[in-house]
Amino acid sequence: MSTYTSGSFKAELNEKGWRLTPQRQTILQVFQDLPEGKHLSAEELYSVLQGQGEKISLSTVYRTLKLMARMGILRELELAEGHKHYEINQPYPNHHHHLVCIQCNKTIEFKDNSILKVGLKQTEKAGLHLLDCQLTIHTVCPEALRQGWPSLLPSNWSCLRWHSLP
Amino acid sequence: MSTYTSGSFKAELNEKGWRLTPQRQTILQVFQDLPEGKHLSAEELYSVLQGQGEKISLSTVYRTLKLMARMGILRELELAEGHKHYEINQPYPNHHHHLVCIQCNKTIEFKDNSILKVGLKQTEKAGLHLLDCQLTIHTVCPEALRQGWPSLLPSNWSCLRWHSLP
DNA sequence: ACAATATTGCTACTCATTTTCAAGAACTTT
DNA sequence: AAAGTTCTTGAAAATGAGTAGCAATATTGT
Repeated sequence: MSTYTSGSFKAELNEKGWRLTPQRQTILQVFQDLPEGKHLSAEELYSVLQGQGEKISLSTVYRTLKLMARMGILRELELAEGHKHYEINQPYPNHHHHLVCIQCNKTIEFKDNSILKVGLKQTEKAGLHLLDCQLTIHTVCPEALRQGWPSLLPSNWSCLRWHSLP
Repeated sequence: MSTYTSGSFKAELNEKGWRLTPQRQTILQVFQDLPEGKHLSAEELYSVLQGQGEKISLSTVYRTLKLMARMGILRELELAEGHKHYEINQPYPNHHHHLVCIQCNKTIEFKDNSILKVGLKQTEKAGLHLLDCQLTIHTVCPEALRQGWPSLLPSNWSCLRWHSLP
Protein backbone atom coordinates (compact mmCIF):
# COMPACT_ATOMS: atom_id res chain seq x y z
CA MET A 1 0.00 0.00 0.00
CA SER A 2 2.93 2.27 0.40
CA THR A 3 4.13 1.70 -3.16
CA TYR A 4 1.90 2.20 -6.14
CA THR A 5 2.29 0.68 -9.52
CA SER A 6 0.93 2.85 -12.29
CA GLY A 7 -1.85 0.27 -12.47
CA SER A 8 -2.96 0.49 -8.87
CA PHE A 9 -2.65 4.27 -8.97
CA LYS A 10 -4.89 4.41 -12.01
CA ALA A 11 -7.37 2.06 -10.38
CA GLU A 12 -7.60 4.22 -7.28
CA LEU A 13 -8.03 7.34 -9.36
CA ASN A 14 -10.68 5.89 -11.64
CA GLU A 15 -12.61 4.53 -8.70
CA LYS A 16 -13.37 8.14 -7.78
CA GLY A 17 -13.88 9.32 -11.32
CA TRP A 18 -10.46 10.87 -11.64
CA ARG A 19 -7.96 10.25 -14.40
CA LEU A 20 -4.44 9.02 -14.67
CA THR A 21 -2.30 11.62 -16.38
CA PRO A 22 1.42 11.66 -17.14
CA GLN A 23 1.77 14.59 -14.76
CA ARG A 24 0.26 12.67 -11.88
CA GLN A 25 2.37 9.63 -12.65
CA THR A 26 5.54 11.69 -12.76
CA ILE A 27 4.80 13.40 -9.46
CA LEU A 28 4.02 10.13 -7.72
CA GLN A 29 7.28 8.76 -9.05
CA VAL A 30 9.23 11.69 -7.62
CA PHE A 31 7.84 10.98 -4.17
CA GLN A 32 8.48 7.27 -4.48
CA ASP A 33 12.09 7.93 -5.45
CA LEU A 34 12.62 10.27 -2.53
CA PRO A 35 14.89 8.96 0.23
CA GLU A 36 13.22 7.97 3.51
CA GLY A 37 12.28 10.92 5.64
CA LYS A 38 12.52 13.46 2.85
CA HIS A 39 9.58 15.73 2.21
CA LEU A 40 8.96 18.42 -0.39
CA SER A 41 7.04 21.67 -0.59
CA ALA A 42 5.10 22.55 -3.73
CA GLU A 43 7.84 24.88 -4.91
CA GLU A 44 10.52 22.33 -4.16
CA LEU A 45 8.68 19.66 -6.10
CA TYR A 46 8.30 22.10 -8.96
CA SER A 47 12.07 22.67 -8.98
CA VAL A 48 12.77 18.96 -8.91
CA LEU A 49 10.48 18.48 -11.88
CA GLN A 50 12.11 21.30 -13.78
CA GLY A 51 15.49 19.78 -13.01
CA GLN A 52 14.28 16.56 -14.59
CA GLY A 53 13.20 18.43 -17.69
CA GLU A 54 9.52 17.88 -16.97
CA LYS A 55 7.32 20.79 -17.81
CA ILE A 56 4.49 20.53 -15.36
CA SER A 57 2.93 23.81 -14.34
CA LEU A 58 2.95 25.02 -10.78
CA SER A 59 -0.85 24.94 -10.70
CA THR A 60 -0.79 21.29 -11.58
CA VAL A 61 1.78 20.68 -8.89
CA TYR A 62 -0.47 22.29 -6.29
CA ARG A 63 -3.54 20.48 -7.54
CA THR A 64 -1.82 17.12 -7.65
CA LEU A 65 -0.38 17.46 -4.18
CA LYS A 66 -3.78 18.27 -2.79
CA LEU A 67 -5.42 15.42 -4.63
CA MET A 68 -2.85 12.88 -3.54
CA ALA A 69 -3.08 14.04 0.05
CA ARG A 70 -6.84 13.63 -0.12
CA MET A 71 -6.41 10.16 -1.51
CA GLY A 72 -4.15 9.33 1.40
CA ILE A 73 -1.14 8.73 -0.81
CA LEU A 74 0.70 11.75 0.54
CA ARG A 75 0.83 13.14 4.02
CA GLU A 76 0.57 16.88 4.41
CA LEU A 77 2.93 18.30 7.00
CA GLU A 78 2.70 21.66 8.73
CA LEU A 79 6.23 22.17 9.93
CA ALA A 80 6.23 25.82 10.94
CA GLU A 81 7.89 27.22 7.85
CA GLY A 82 4.76 28.91 6.61
CA HIS A 83 4.10 26.46 3.83
CA LYS A 84 3.15 22.83 3.59
CA HIS A 85 5.40 19.89 2.96
CA TYR A 86 4.42 16.53 1.55
CA GLU A 87 5.79 13.06 1.94
CA ILE A 88 4.69 9.54 1.03
CA ASN A 89 2.15 8.49 3.60
CA GLN A 90 3.69 5.49 5.31
CA PRO A 91 1.15 3.25 6.97
CA TYR A 92 1.20 2.29 10.61
CA PRO A 93 4.42 0.55 11.47
CA ASN A 94 6.33 3.19 9.54
CA HIS A 95 4.27 6.09 10.68
CA HIS A 96 6.52 8.80 12.06
CA HIS A 97 6.70 12.26 13.54
CA HIS A 98 8.97 15.28 13.37
CA LEU A 99 11.36 17.40 15.35
CA VAL A 100 11.86 20.85 13.82
CA CYS A 101 14.38 23.54 14.62
CA ILE A 102 12.39 26.71 14.34
CA GLN A 103 15.58 28.61 13.65
CA CYS A 104 17.12 26.72 10.75
CA ASN A 105 14.07 24.59 9.83
CA LYS A 106 16.06 21.39 9.90
CA THR A 107 13.80 18.45 10.61
CA ILE A 108 14.49 15.06 12.10
CA GLU A 109 11.97 12.28 11.96
CA PHE A 110 11.35 9.69 14.60
CA LYS A 111 9.03 6.76 15.15
CA ASP A 112 6.97 6.27 18.27
CA ASN A 113 3.92 4.13 17.99
CA SER A 114 2.57 5.21 21.34
CA ILE A 115 1.54 8.46 19.66
CA LEU A 116 -0.74 6.67 17.28
CA LYS A 117 -2.27 4.82 20.20
CA VAL A 118 -3.02 8.13 21.88
CA GLY A 119 -4.51 9.37 18.62
CA LEU A 120 -6.75 6.35 18.34
CA LYS A 121 -7.87 6.57 21.94
CA GLN A 122 -8.73 10.25 21.79
CA THR A 123 -10.44 9.97 18.42
CA GLU A 124 -12.58 7.09 19.59
CA LYS A 125 -13.42 8.88 22.82
CA ALA A 126 -14.61 11.87 20.83
CA GLY A 127 -16.58 9.73 18.40
CA LEU A 128 -14.61 10.88 15.39
CA HIS A 129 -12.88 9.16 12.51
CA LEU A 130 -9.07 9.24 12.55
CA LEU A 131 -7.25 10.47 9.47
CA ASP A 132 -3.77 11.26 10.68
CA CYS A 133 -1.93 12.30 13.76
CA GLN A 134 1.25 14.30 13.79
CA LEU A 135 3.40 15.10 16.76
CA THR A 136 5.45 18.13 15.85
CA ILE A 137 8.20 19.01 18.26
CA HIS A 138 9.41 22.57 18.04
CA THR A 139 13.02 22.96 19.08
CA VAL A 140 16.06 25.13 18.67
CA CYS A 141 19.34 23.58 17.74
CA PRO A 142 22.64 24.17 19.57
CA GLU A 143 23.87 26.61 16.91
CA ALA A 144 20.80 28.77 17.43
CA LEU A 145 21.40 28.73 21.17
CA ARG A 146 25.02 29.74 20.64
CA GLN A 147 23.95 32.61 18.46
CA GLY A 148 22.15 34.12 21.42
CA TRP A 149 18.69 32.72 21.16
CA PRO A 150 16.12 33.86 22.09
CA SER A 151 17.21 37.46 21.80
CA LEU A 152 17.49 36.98 18.04
CA LEU A 153 13.78 36.23 17.68
CA PRO A 154 14.12 34.48 14.37
CA SER A 155 10.66 33.34 13.47
CA ASN A 156 7.54 31.99 15.08
CA TRP A 157 7.73 29.79 18.15
CA SER A 158 6.46 29.31 21.61
CA CYS A 159 8.56 28.47 24.63
CA LEU A 160 7.44 25.58 26.73
CA ARG A 161 7.24 26.78 30.28
CA TRP A 162 7.20 24.32 33.10
CA HIS A 163 5.67 24.31 36.51
CA SER A 164 7.66 21.16 37.19
CA LEU A 165 9.24 18.65 34.93
CA PRO A 166 7.18 15.56 34.16
CA MET B 1 3.87 31.88 35.31
CA SER B 2 0.66 31.33 33.44
CA THR B 3 -0.86 34.60 34.64
CA TYR B 4 0.85 37.90 34.19
CA THR B 5 0.35 41.06 36.15
CA SER B 6 1.00 44.19 34.14
CA GLY B 7 4.12 44.47 36.29
CA SER B 8 5.58 41.09 35.45
CA PHE B 9 4.64 41.53 31.81
CA LYS B 10 6.46 44.86 31.70
CA ALA B 11 9.46 43.35 33.43
CA GLU B 12 9.69 40.54 30.91
CA LEU B 13 9.36 42.97 28.03
CA ASN B 14 11.91 45.41 29.32
CA GLU B 15 14.38 42.64 30.03
CA LYS B 16 14.64 42.21 26.27
CA GLY B 17 14.53 45.89 25.42
CA TRP B 18 10.86 45.87 24.45
CA ARG B 19 8.20 48.20 25.78
CA LEU B 20 4.93 47.87 27.59
CA THR B 21 2.21 49.55 25.55
CA PRO B 22 -1.52 49.79 26.18
CA GLN B 23 -2.09 47.70 23.06
CA ARG B 24 0.06 44.86 24.35
CA GLN B 25 -1.58 45.01 27.75
CA THR B 26 -5.06 44.90 26.23
CA ILE B 27 -4.24 41.94 24.02
CA LEU B 28 -2.73 39.99 26.90
CA GLN B 29 -5.87 40.71 28.89
CA VAL B 30 -8.10 39.34 26.14
CA PHE B 31 -6.21 36.05 26.17
CA GLN B 32 -6.25 35.88 29.95
CA ASP B 33 -10.01 36.40 29.96
CA LEU B 34 -10.58 33.68 27.38
CA PRO B 35 -12.26 30.49 28.63
CA GLU B 36 -10.08 27.35 28.91
CA GLY B 37 -9.42 25.72 25.61
CA LYS B 38 -10.38 28.74 23.51
CA HIS B 39 -7.94 30.01 20.94
CA LEU B 40 -8.09 32.94 18.54
CA SER B 41 -6.76 33.76 15.11
CA ALA B 42 -5.40 37.21 14.36
CA GLU B 43 -8.61 38.25 12.65
CA GLU B 44 -10.71 36.86 15.46
CA LEU B 45 -8.70 38.75 18.03
CA TYR B 46 -9.07 41.89 15.95
CA SER B 47 -12.85 41.46 15.99
CA VAL B 48 -12.92 40.89 19.71
CA LEU B 49 -10.94 44.08 20.20
CA GLN B 50 -13.24 46.04 17.94
CA GLY B 51 -16.21 44.66 19.85
CA GLN B 52 -14.64 46.04 23.02
CA GLY B 53 -14.26 49.43 21.42
CA GLU B 54 -10.49 49.15 21.32
CA LYS B 55 -8.91 50.59 18.23
CA ILE B 56 -5.81 48.54 17.73
CA SER B 57 -4.72 48.11 14.15
CA LEU B 58 -4.51 44.73 12.50
CA SER B 59 -0.78 45.17 12.00
CA THR B 60 -0.32 45.63 15.70
CA VAL B 61 -2.43 42.57 16.35
CA TYR B 62 -0.19 40.49 14.13
CA ARG B 63 2.96 41.96 15.58
CA THR B 64 1.83 41.46 19.15
CA LEU B 65 0.77 37.87 18.59
CA LYS B 66 4.12 37.05 17.12
CA LEU B 67 5.98 38.80 19.91
CA MET B 68 4.02 37.10 22.64
CA ALA B 69 4.48 33.72 21.01
CA ARG B 70 8.21 34.37 20.89
CA MET B 71 8.18 35.30 24.54
CA GLY B 72 6.45 32.04 25.31
CA ILE B 73 3.33 33.74 26.63
CA LEU B 74 1.21 32.47 23.77
CA ARG B 75 1.28 29.18 21.96
CA GLU B 76 0.98 29.21 18.21
CA LEU B 77 -1.24 26.49 16.80
CA GLU B 78 -1.32 25.19 13.24
CA LEU B 79 -4.70 23.56 13.07
CA ALA B 80 -5.13 23.03 9.34
CA GLU B 81 -7.44 25.95 8.64
CA GLY B 82 -4.85 27.87 6.69
CA HIS B 83 -4.20 30.38 9.40
CA LYS B 84 -2.66 30.33 12.84
CA HIS B 85 -4.43 30.31 16.15
CA TYR B 86 -3.10 31.47 19.47
CA GLU B 87 -3.83 30.52 23.03
CA ILE B 88 -2.30 31.20 26.43
CA ASN B 89 0.66 28.90 26.80
CA GLN B 90 -0.20 26.69 29.75
CA PRO B 91 2.83 25.16 31.40
CA TYR B 92 3.35 21.45 31.90
CA PRO B 93 0.51 20.00 33.91
CA ASN B 94 -1.98 21.92 31.80
CA HIS B 95 -0.23 21.38 28.53
CA HIS B 96 -2.67 19.99 25.99
CA HIS B 97 -3.17 18.87 22.42
CA HIS B 98 -5.87 19.05 19.76
CA LEU B 99 -8.26 16.97 17.73
CA VAL B 100 -9.45 18.77 14.60
CA CYS B 101 -12.20 17.87 12.18
CA ILE B 102 -10.72 18.76 8.82
CA GLN B 103 -14.22 19.17 7.45
CA CYS B 104 -15.84 21.59 9.85
CA ASN B 105 -12.69 22.75 11.69
CA LYS B 106 -14.15 22.05 15.08
CA THR B 107 -11.41 21.39 17.61
CA ILE B 108 -11.40 19.46 20.85
CA GLU B 109 -8.56 19.67 23.28
CA PHE B 110 -7.22 16.87 25.42
CA LYS B 111 -4.46 16.36 27.93
CA ASP B 112 -1.97 13.54 27.75
CA ASN B 113 1.30 14.02 29.50
CA SER B 114 2.89 11.03 27.83
CA ILE B 115 3.21 13.18 24.72
CA LEU B 116 5.41 15.66 26.49
CA LYS B 117 7.56 12.81 27.73
CA VAL B 118 8.03 11.63 24.18
CA GLY B 119 8.90 15.16 23.18
CA LEU B 120 11.49 15.44 25.90
CA LYS B 121 13.01 12.08 25.10
CA GLN B 122 13.32 12.76 21.38
CA THR B 123 14.60 16.27 21.86
CA GLU B 124 17.27 15.14 24.26
CA LYS B 125 18.24 12.26 21.99
CA ALA B 126 18.72 14.71 19.14
CA GLY B 127 20.67 17.16 21.28
CA LEU B 128 18.17 19.95 20.78
CA HIS B 129 16.37 22.36 23.07
CA LEU B 130 12.63 21.78 23.48
CA LEU B 131 10.27 24.69 22.89
CA ASP B 132 6.89 23.08 22.42
CA CYS B 133 5.32 19.90 21.23
CA GLN B 134 1.91 19.63 19.68
CA LEU B 135 0.06 16.49 18.79
CA THR B 136 -2.51 17.40 16.20
CA ILE B 137 -5.01 14.72 15.38
CA HIS B 138 -6.75 15.14 12.05
CA THR B 139 -10.19 13.63 11.99
CA VAL B 140 -13.56 13.79 10.29
CA CYS B 141 -16.69 14.05 12.34
CA PRO B 142 -19.76 11.82 11.92
CA GLU B 143 -21.65 14.50 9.98
CA ALA B 144 -18.86 14.67 7.43
CA LEU B 145 -18.94 10.91 7.07
CA ARG B 146 -22.71 10.98 6.59
CA GLN B 147 -22.30 13.59 3.89
CA GLY B 148 -20.33 11.10 1.84
CA TRP B 149 -16.79 11.77 2.81
CA PRO B 150 -14.31 11.32 1.26
CA SER B 151 -15.93 11.74 -2.12
CA LEU B 152 -16.66 15.36 -1.20
CA LEU B 153 -12.99 16.20 -0.90
CA PRO B 154 -13.52 19.20 1.31
CA SER B 155 -10.10 20.51 2.14
CA ASN B 156 -6.65 19.28 3.00
CA TRP B 157 -6.12 16.01 4.77
CA SER B 158 -4.29 12.78 4.65
CA CYS B 159 -5.81 9.39 5.28
CA LEU B 160 -4.08 7.16 7.72
CA ARG B 161 -3.49 3.82 6.09
CA TRP B 162 -2.74 0.75 8.12
CA HIS B 163 -0.79 -2.36 7.50
CA SER B 164 -2.26 -3.64 10.72
CA LEU B 165 -3.79 -1.86 13.64
CA PRO B 166 -1.48 -1.07 16.51
C1' DA C 1 -13.48 6.26 -32.90
C1' DC C 2 -16.96 9.29 -30.19
C1' DA C 3 -18.92 11.74 -26.94
C1' DA C 4 -18.62 13.21 -22.29
C1' DT C 5 -16.08 15.31 -18.96
C1' DA C 6 -11.70 15.73 -16.26
C1' DT C 7 -7.24 18.00 -16.48
C1' DT C 8 -3.81 21.15 -17.86
C1' DG C 9 -1.48 25.59 -18.18
C1' DC C 10 -2.17 30.24 -18.41
C1' DT C 11 -3.29 34.37 -15.87
C1' DA C 12 -5.59 36.78 -12.55
C1' DC C 13 -6.95 36.69 -7.94
C1' DT C 14 -7.50 35.85 -2.87
C1' DC C 15 -6.17 35.97 1.71
C1' DA C 16 -3.00 35.76 5.65
C1' DT C 17 0.84 37.94 7.01
C1' DT C 18 4.83 41.19 6.59
C1' DT C 19 7.08 45.41 5.46
C1' DT C 20 7.71 50.33 4.96
C1' DC C 21 7.77 54.71 6.87
C1' DA C 22 6.43 58.84 9.19
C1' DA C 23 4.31 60.20 13.50
C1' DG C 24 3.71 59.25 18.22
C1' DA C 25 4.86 56.91 22.66
C1' DA C 26 7.81 54.57 26.15
C1' DC C 27 12.06 54.04 28.57
C1' DT C 28 16.85 56.10 30.02
C1' DT C 29 19.70 59.51 31.11
C1' DT C 30 20.59 63.66 32.70
C1' DA D 1 11.03 66.34 35.15
C1' DA D 2 12.76 67.41 30.58
C1' DA D 3 15.42 65.66 26.66
C1' DG D 4 17.07 62.30 23.82
C1' DT D 5 17.00 57.82 22.11
C1' DT D 6 14.82 54.17 20.25
C1' DC D 7 10.70 51.26 20.07
C1' DT D 8 5.83 51.06 18.51
C1' DT D 9 2.00 52.22 16.17
C1' DG D 10 -1.19 52.78 12.17
C1' DA D 11 -2.05 53.10 7.38
C1' DA D 12 -1.01 51.55 3.07
C1' DA D 13 1.61 48.93 -0.03
C1' DA D 14 3.92 44.61 -0.74
C1' DT D 15 4.69 39.69 -0.39
C1' DG D 16 3.92 34.87 -1.02
C1' DA D 17 1.47 30.57 -0.74
C1' DG D 18 -2.26 28.79 -2.63
C1' DT D 19 -6.77 29.02 -5.54
C1' DA D 20 -10.05 29.99 -9.32
C1' DG D 21 -11.54 30.96 -14.09
C1' DC D 22 -11.20 29.66 -18.64
C1' DA D 23 -10.09 27.97 -23.22
C1' DA D 24 -7.50 24.19 -25.19
C1' DT D 25 -6.33 19.39 -24.62
C1' DA D 26 -6.26 14.65 -22.95
C1' DT D 27 -8.48 10.50 -20.78
C1' DT D 28 -12.20 7.50 -20.06
C1' DG D 29 -16.45 4.74 -20.86
C1' DT D 30 -19.32 3.30 -24.65
